[in-house]
Amino acid sequence: MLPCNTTPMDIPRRRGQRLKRQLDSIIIHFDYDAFYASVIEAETPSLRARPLAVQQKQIVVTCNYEARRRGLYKLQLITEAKKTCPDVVIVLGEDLTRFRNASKELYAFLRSFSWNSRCERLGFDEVWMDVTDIVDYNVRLLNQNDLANTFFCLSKTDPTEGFAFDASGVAGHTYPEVTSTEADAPRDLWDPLRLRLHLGSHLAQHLRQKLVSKKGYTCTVGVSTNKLLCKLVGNVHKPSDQTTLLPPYTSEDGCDNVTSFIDEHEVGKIPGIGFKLAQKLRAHVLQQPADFDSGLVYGGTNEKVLVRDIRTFSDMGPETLERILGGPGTPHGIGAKVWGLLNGCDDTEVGQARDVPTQISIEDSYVRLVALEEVTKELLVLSRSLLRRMHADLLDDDEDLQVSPNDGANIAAISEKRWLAFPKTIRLSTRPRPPQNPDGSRNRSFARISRSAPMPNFVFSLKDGIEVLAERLVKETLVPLFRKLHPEKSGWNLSLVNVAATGMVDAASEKGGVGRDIGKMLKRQGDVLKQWKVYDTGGQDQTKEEVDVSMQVQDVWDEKNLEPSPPPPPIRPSESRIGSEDIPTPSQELSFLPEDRWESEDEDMLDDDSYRCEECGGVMPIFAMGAHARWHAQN
DNA sequence: CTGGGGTCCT
DNA sequence: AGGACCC
Repeated sequence: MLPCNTTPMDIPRRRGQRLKRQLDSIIIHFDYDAFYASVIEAETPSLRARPLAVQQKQIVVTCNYEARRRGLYKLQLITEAKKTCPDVVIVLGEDLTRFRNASKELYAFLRSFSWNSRCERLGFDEVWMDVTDIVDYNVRLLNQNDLANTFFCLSKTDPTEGFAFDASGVAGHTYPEVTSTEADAPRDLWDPLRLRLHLGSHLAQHLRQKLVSKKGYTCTVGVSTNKLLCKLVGNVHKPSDQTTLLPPYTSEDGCDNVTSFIDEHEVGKIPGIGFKLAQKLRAHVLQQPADFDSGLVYGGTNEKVLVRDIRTFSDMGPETLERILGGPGTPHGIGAKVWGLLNGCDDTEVGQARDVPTQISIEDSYVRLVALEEVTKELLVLSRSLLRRMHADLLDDDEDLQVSPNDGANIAAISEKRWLAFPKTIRLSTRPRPPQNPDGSRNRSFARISRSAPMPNFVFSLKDGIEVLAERLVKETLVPLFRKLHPEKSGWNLSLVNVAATGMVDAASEKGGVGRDIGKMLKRQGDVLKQWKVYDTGGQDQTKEEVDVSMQVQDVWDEKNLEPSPPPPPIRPSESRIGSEDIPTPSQELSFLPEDRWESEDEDMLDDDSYRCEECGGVMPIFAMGAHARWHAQN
């Protein structure tokens, strides 16, 4: 990392609270413009010239900028949108598949430019990228005496990959705006932070151009030193543009650009300060409960509560905020966290890119859902979608060259699908419609209730069709969960049902992972002995080291005081370490429930804590059976 | 009659 | 299991 000018300077402090702005990182925030509408337009380019709205149930979830020009906006009621703009083109967008696919593709595209894989998605249409390493690498390369003619290198290995740019200036807009008189004034180009922000802005512009030319999508971008600031500053120039937050970032007296920028925001606009926190903060500075409708009464006028109003309020600081905002159920350190946000400080890292989500959920909302028969039908619809999603998002298909068993000379490309991750839990949630009040009105509530169960292993079968698996899932798991959730025989009236696969456990601990290697070796070689070799990625250099996995498995068993047993057929080592929660439940009709233990000659080899798989005869502790069953399911 | 998703914390 | 936050 480049030596920085920081000595990170202190932000003005209250009673000894030191707040530091982390200035060592350069972060870019991408926000695709009117994303759902852009996906539709990419499919049907003729719609680009028309006002276009995407509908889910009764609302416009998003609309393109042509529609916004004509007065439409996000989360508007459909009826109102049609009134305002009668010739609006409305497209139904309740099925998110196309949006999810487009989001994945764009995310993968942006990731391909990253060196450190620190790319984090938020929702379908936002991505942060930590480009500190790329920027610092290029700062080291550039000639400080000829900044105007600089080459931005995009590859550590190929010095010709990149683009020419002028490092003495920013690409795109800035905050604050640079006026024409200031533009000629001497700027401190030796300020490392300024120079790094310049480079970040040019990289951002390059990526935006690539996104347009290669993928056909425009986006709005912010460039700064932390996730909070780059996300906020991007909003300054909205569709299809970019803004960089310029230094100085620190000062003794609040005259820095960070403070002046963030101070003008309404408190609820700060990411991380949601409805509840914003209401508490407003109530504190207004000295009265904040108006629910956010049209806040402030000194008799209709004014908003700004970050500045809170930040400069008497006795304000992390402890005061902790008192105002803290309490049972609230996260620890909320006062310090919010104090940081109000000062433009955010030390949360841009997350490592993931290839598997932590949760997959499918839901639908209903005007009226009352009979068990209807519920069962809807559960089936949702289950099909969930299984399709699991296949789309958790299954890795690689075209694997395989020798056909019939004809050794015939080498065919066979699509070999394997689970990248297994959700351990299935969850059913509903949103009961609040009962009618005596006066006929309804309280509005969006609260959900839920029950969970272990995910049955049969859902991982790749031999059975989704249809038959979905039916079984409904019958054996979801209907029982529904009865647990709604023990009353009837009378419930649901406005929403959600089915989710949660508790994702990676099949392989790392990329190129252990579990897959084992499985492939089996497929290719059918070599029983080599099953027990595992590659343990050890050092930073990624060199692989052979380790005898039977020793590892044995270690685990020894903890359970088991006698040594012959190795079962492949339990994928990474899974065998999942732990004791990975236990099948009685409802799953597994072939190795305790009663299925062998009672014959080698019974004396099995103590009460070990079980035998009927399918293959393998002996294992109960905690290994879930992984083992999934292994059978896909082989 | 505010959608259909997500994440993390308690 | 629920709540708060994000889009």
